[in-house]
Order: sequence, then C-alpha cells, then structure tokens
Amino acid sequence: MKKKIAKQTPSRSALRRQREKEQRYNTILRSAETLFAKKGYHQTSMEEIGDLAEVSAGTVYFYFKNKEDILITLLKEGGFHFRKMIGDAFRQADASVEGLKNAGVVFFRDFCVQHPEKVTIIFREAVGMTEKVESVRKDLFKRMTEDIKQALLRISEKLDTAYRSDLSAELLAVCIAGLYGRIATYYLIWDDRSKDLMNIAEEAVLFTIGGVEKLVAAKKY
Amino acid sequence: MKKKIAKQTPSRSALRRQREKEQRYNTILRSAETLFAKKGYHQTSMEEIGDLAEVSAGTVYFYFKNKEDILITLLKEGGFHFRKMIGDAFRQADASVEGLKNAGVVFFRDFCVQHPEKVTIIFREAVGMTEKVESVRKDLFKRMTEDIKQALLRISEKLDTAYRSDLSAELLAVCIAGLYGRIATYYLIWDDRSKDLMNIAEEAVLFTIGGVEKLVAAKKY
Amino acid sequence: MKKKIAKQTPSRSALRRQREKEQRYNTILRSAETLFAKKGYHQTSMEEIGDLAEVSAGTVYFYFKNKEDILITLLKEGGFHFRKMIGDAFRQADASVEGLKNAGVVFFRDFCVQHPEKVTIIFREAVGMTEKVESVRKDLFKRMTEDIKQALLRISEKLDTAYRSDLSAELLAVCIAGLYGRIATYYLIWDDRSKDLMNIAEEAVLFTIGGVEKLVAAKKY
Amino acid sequence: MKKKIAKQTPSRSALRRQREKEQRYNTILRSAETLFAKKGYHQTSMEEIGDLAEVSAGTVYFYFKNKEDILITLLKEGGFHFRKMIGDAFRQADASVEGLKNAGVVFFRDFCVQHPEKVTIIFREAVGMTEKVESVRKDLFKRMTEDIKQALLRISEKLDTAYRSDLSAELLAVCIAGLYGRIATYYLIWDDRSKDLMNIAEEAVLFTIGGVEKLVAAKKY
DNA sequence: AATGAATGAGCTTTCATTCAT
DNA sequence: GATGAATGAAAGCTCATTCAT
Repeated sequence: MKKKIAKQTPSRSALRRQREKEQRYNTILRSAETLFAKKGYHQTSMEEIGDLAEVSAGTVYFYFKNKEDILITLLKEGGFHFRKMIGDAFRQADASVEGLKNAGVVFFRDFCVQHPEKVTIIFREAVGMTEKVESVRKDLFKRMTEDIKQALLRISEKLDTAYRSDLSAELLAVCIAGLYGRIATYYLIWDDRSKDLMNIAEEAVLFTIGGVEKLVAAKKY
Repeated sequence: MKKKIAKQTPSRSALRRQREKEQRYNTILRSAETLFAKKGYHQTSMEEIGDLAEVSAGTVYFYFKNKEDILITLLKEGGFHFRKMIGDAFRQADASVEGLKNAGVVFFRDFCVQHPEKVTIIFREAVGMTEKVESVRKDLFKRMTEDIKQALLRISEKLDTAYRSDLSAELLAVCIAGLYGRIATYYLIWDDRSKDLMNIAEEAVLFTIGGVEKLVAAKKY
Repeated sequence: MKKKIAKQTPSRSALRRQREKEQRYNTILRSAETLFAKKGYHQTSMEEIGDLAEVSAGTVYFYFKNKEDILITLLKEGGFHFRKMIGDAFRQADASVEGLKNAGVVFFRDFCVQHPEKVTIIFREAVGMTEKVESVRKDLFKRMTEDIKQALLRISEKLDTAYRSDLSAELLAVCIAGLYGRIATYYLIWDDRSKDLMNIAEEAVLFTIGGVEKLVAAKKY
Repeated sequence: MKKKIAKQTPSRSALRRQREKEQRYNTILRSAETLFAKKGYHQTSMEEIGDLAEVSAGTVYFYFKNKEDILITLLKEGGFHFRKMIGDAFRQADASVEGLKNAGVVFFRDFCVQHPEKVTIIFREAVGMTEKVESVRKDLFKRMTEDIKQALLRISEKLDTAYRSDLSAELLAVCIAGLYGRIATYYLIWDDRSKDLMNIAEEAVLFTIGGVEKLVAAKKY
C-alpha cells in the first residue's frame, strides 16, 4: 500500500526486519517440529511452542493461522525436502537400477538420519489427524508414489523391458514407499539402529530390486 | 437378609447377567471401533461412544478404565485377530513358499476386506497417540515382525537355505510388514480399490518372494 | 431410552432430581440476568455466571449451549412474560380505550418496576449484539407491535371508527411501543424515578390516547 | 541545524500536513462508522478499521486513544449533527406547532435517510456498551430531550397555554424522542421502508401533536 | 507520522472423568 | 450396574494495545 515512489532498493533496516521476520518464522517452525516429534502433536500446546521459540503464544498466531497450519506447513516442508532429495538421487543415477540403489541410500542416510524429526512428523504425527492434514498427507504420499512409479517406468524403458501388468508399476511404487517407511519407523523411531543403517539400506535395496525384477514380464524386442 | 454361602453353581439369572455384561462390553467396543475408524479418535467423545452403544457415558467407564484403554483394547484385539489369521495360514501351508502366498492372500482378503475398521485403527488411529498406545502398537508390530521372521526362518530351514546376513530375516520381516501395511492404507483407506485387491495381492506376493529370494545367500549342504 | 416397562409414576428421587435440575437451570438463568443487567453482557464472563449460581463454568455449559444462548433465552423469556402481561390487561379491559390505559399501567407498574433487569436486557443488553440475538429481538418487537396493532384495530372496530390510512394502525403501534420503551429507559434505567411512575404512566397514557385519536379518520356509520 | 525561532505564520507544507492530518482523522472515523454500522462494534477489529482507511492499525492509535474513543467520538459527532439539524428546524419555524412538524420531517428526511449509519450507531451500536459510552449516550439523550422540552415550553408560552403538570413538558419530550427513535429503528434499520417515510413522518407528527394537545391543561389568560 | 511485529490478558469452549443416587 | 449431572483443567484463539524503528 504505502510505498514511497522512486525508492528502488529497500532500506537497510527494512531488509534486516524482513530477515528477522523470516528467522522468527523458522524458529517457531523448528520449535514446533522438535516438540511434535518429541511429545506428540496433541501433547504440545501453542504456549510451549512459543516458549521454546522465545516468543509469546500470540506471536505464534502472527506467523501461523492456527496449530493445524503449523503441522501442515511442517508436513509439506518435510515432504518437499524428501521428494527433492530422492528425485535428485534418481536423476544423478540416470534412470538405471543404480538409481534405485542411490535413492534408497539417500533416503536412509541423508534423510532419515539427518532429519529424524521430519521422519517422525511424516510417518507418525501427521497420521490420523484432522481431515485436512490427512488429505495433505495423502497427497504427499500420492506424489511420492508417482515419483517412484515414473522412475520405475523410465528404468524399464531404458532397459527395454515391460512390467507384468498395468498395475505393476504403481504397485511397485506403493510397496517400495511402504517398506522404506516402515524401515524408518522400525529402525529409527522405535529403536535407534542408525549405526546399522547402511547395512539395512543395502539389504533393503536388494529386496527392492528382487521384488521389482519379479514383476518384470519380459524383455521387449 | 439371606445369603447363600458357598454357592457352587451360579444361578440362572447370574449367568444371564454375566452374559449381558459381556454383550454390553462388546457393544461398547464395537461402537468405539466404528467411531474411531469413521471420525478419528480425538474427534470421538466418550458420550458419542455411549450413545451409539445405547448406554450413558458413565457406563462406558464401568467397562473401561478410560478412553485410552478402549483404544488399547481395540488395538490388542485387532492385532490378536490379525496374527491368528496369518499364523493359521502359515501353519496350513506347512512352512513353504506357499505359506508366504497364503499369508498375503489371507491378509488382504480375510483381514483387510473383512475388517477395514481394524485396519484403520491399527494403521491410522493408533499412530502417534499417547506413549502408552505407542508402546502397545510398537509391541504389536514387533510381534508381527517376529511372527513373519520365524516363518521365514522355518521356510529357509526346510529348504535348506540360509539368509545373506544375521540381519536379513528380521529385515525381510520388517519389509514385508511394511509393504503390506502400506498397500492396505493405499488401496483401502485412501482409495477403495477392494475389487482389484486379489490382483494386487497376487503381485504383492510376487514382489515379496522376489525380495526374499534376493536375500537368500546360498544353499546349505 | 432405558425405561423400565410398567413403571407408571416416576420415582420420588427421580422427581426430586428433575426438580433440582429445573431449579439449577433457573438459578443459572437468574444469575446471568442479574449480571448482564448490572455489568453488561460482554463484561460478564461465563465463570462469573457460574460463580453467582454456585456452579462451575462447565456446568453452565451443561444447561446452555453457549453464552449467546443464555442471552437469547433471557430475551425470549422476558418478551414472553411482557407480552402475556400486556395481553391480559387488554383482554380484561374488553377492547376499549380503557384497555389502552390498563396496558400502560400494567407495563410500568407490573413489568418495569417489578422486573427492571428484564427491561434492561430487552432494551439495552440485547441491542446490537450478534445477528442471531438481533433477529430474536427484532422478532420480539414485531410481535409486540403486532399485539398493539391488533388491540388498536379491535378498539376501532368496537367504536365504529376507522384509521386515517392503511399505515396508521401499524404506525400507532410502533409509536406506542417506542415511547413506552423510552420512558422505561429514561425513568428507570437511567434515573430511578419509580416513585413518580404512576404519574408518568397516567400522562403517558393520555399522550397515547391523544395521538391515537388524531389518527382516527372518521366515525363510520 | 537551523531552527526558525518565533515562527508566526505556518509554512505552506505545515499547512498541508495539518490538512492531511485532518483528512486522515476523518477517513478513519468514517471507516469505523461504516464498519460499526454494518458489522457491529464488537465484530469490527481495529485492523479492519485501519484497512478500510488504508492505514495500519497502529496509526489508528495515533488519532484515537482507543476503540471506545472512536465510538464515543462517533456518538458525539452524530448527536451534535442531529441536534443542530433539529434545532435549526425549530428556530426557522419560530416556535410554533409548525416547528414540531418541521422538526419531525427534518429528523426523518434529512437525518435518518441521509445518515443511516449515524442512526444505527446512536440507536443500536452505542447501546449497552461500556459505562463510559453509556454515560455519553445518556448525556446525549438528556440534551435531546431538553432541546425538545425547551421547544415545547416556548411553543406553549407563545400560545399562552400551560401544561397539565410539572412533569408534562419533560415527559412529552421523552415520548417524542422515544417514538421517533423507534420509528427510525423499525422503518429504517429493521426494514427499509424509506420510500414510505414521508407518509410515516406525516402521521408521526400528527400523533405527536395529538399527544401534546392532550397534555395541555388550559389556556392561560 | 506511520508501521507492523509483538504482547498477553482474557475469553469461550470442550471433554475426560468422577460420583452420589 | 447404570445414570447423568457436575467438575475443572486445559486449550486454542482473538484482539486491543504498545512500542521500537
């Protein structure tokens, strides 16, 4: 609205304020993430989130519409981060079986181990919440599955193979997403076996490859 | 005031009362199950549970310690039911690869399709609740995984094969449990593709077998 | 729901409980009325209402849906009471000019003086609240006005006279309701001149009659 | 740093600034008036007022002490406007019965129809607010009533008549103010019958005159 | 003068749980 | 055994107001 005409560059202090605002937004988001992962969504109050971020509960409402909004933001952020990592891994491996391996390793080593709170939010705290959260989560998983499916299709194309049925590619994607998710829950959230994780990743990838091969129908000529 | 001392056999009416009590207990449990699956745990109040069971909220507390107790009961009950089904399937197949197939089919056809509310509770409503619920759930999944692991070990023993590493059997179990769970969520809770379920089950079993074979090291002599 | 068959009369204790429940409902309603009239609707918290009624704030919600519901109940109750009084006064006076006098006296002497809190609620606290309250209030005033209008029409019929225009009867009713309302506000809520009220009532009635006569067109043959 | 000592005449730009300041004050006041009339005082936030006036919420506080202050300003402003109009009408009619008619017409035609938001604020939004607002409103109505009373006294003096009792003049004023207020509420705020307003005004004036005559005791010699 | 981020008091409301009857 | 009235703690949220910039 009120803008001084002919002011091309925002002032120093305006820039600093903008920066501070973003920082605060992030501080609050990180506080919520930490608490949701540690104590659970319903066991965390807005005041606690404020406390940890060193602001008042009212301030939290300046940055987020409501509590649900925080969770959704966290879920989307985590999901975006996750998809980007996996996607990059695939792209680097140039649509080969190698890509499947890479993606698995990246998932465990670079996502789960580095961001256990994100894993907890995506796979535990955002489950069975409100309808809105559930739909965001569903959407996220649909996209993840689609990502994997597309990768599988690219691989099969490159290798000149076809899948057993129309279902296969999607189902494979669902299975892979499912088993990776469970491994994360089982070996990170429930027990901390992060030191074994590379072995686990290796065998998980083998399992995946074995499964995928089983659903390949035949070599196309 | 007459009091029958040393009453060996319960009277008719005592028996009837006992029976009615059990019925009521079940009615309440089923009401809660229905509502938890439909509206979610937190969105369901004790009064609603009572209403659906045609008793007062107070009465619910006669049968269950508290709301959490209902969820835990439901979780244990569903888990028990589930394990029994799968276990029986394995036993009937006499610890063979056939058993793996059977178990998969039973899981989808006889458990998921027949008891979608149980699936919803185990895989959605009981996730990320209280610590106590979480620990029961964790315990349930550990047992499930152990069941599968034992089945896998029995199969390999019978076939005179060995797994790739000490981890393998457990990891396989985790993977299988994970992918089956996700399929249930994806194809039943999120979208209703129950009519495709037998095809899905078939390919899921194939995937599983392919994965398992990949982690078999070698034939023992 | 649960009802013992063949139980004609409710038990003593059931009756007593029913009575107590009604009493409590009334106690809460009276507490709210008192506080709304004394401190104003927005300045009164649910907890204060509970306190005065010697129950917890939670209990207030057992009897009323929310705060607005209390105000609406009070408004309807007051309006009903009011209309009944005035209506009876008219009926007793047998649709004559005498009726107009009676109604005026009854309004001031039996309603305003006896129930000043109701006056305050109807003419002050329920003004300009939520849309819902406003619509109830509007409805109440429309009915009051209609009551007066009908009374005026009956009088004119009996006296074989007609009003100046189609508007007249309604307008007269609006005027009468308005001036009575203001007198109540002015001489009771703003200043306590209740000891002069009978003189005020007398002159107000005279004013009213003078005004009504002015809008009578002519004697019908 | 130069500083002009003893600055007699304000500079051009100071004048402009002064003018802009007054404009802004008015813009804010008008925004508040519009919103209070449309949505109600409590349903309007300071930020909304700022938004409509194209300033920030903080700026509103530069021009007004607080929210209540805005309402009081509006109430006083509306009241002043109103009294001035009616007063002028009386003065022009030279203290005659004609004056009563004029005032009525002016009230409906020039005040109510032209400034419906002011009517809404005076007769609805400022009712039953804080003590302070209530006292300003009371004060306003006392002045209005006094105005009317003085007009009535001047008329009676000029016509060489006297009122029935000491109360009469004041009571008449109260009645007139009351019935006019209610007509405005009934035919403008509740239903929009502004097209019938001149007929309504005519009959309302007749009613008034009829009422006033009834309280005239006798001709003085 | 103007901004808008920050505050924090205060409110309504919900609901699991208890307990006298 | 069953009821349902009563509780009270806890939470989310709103918003008038302040103040550094």
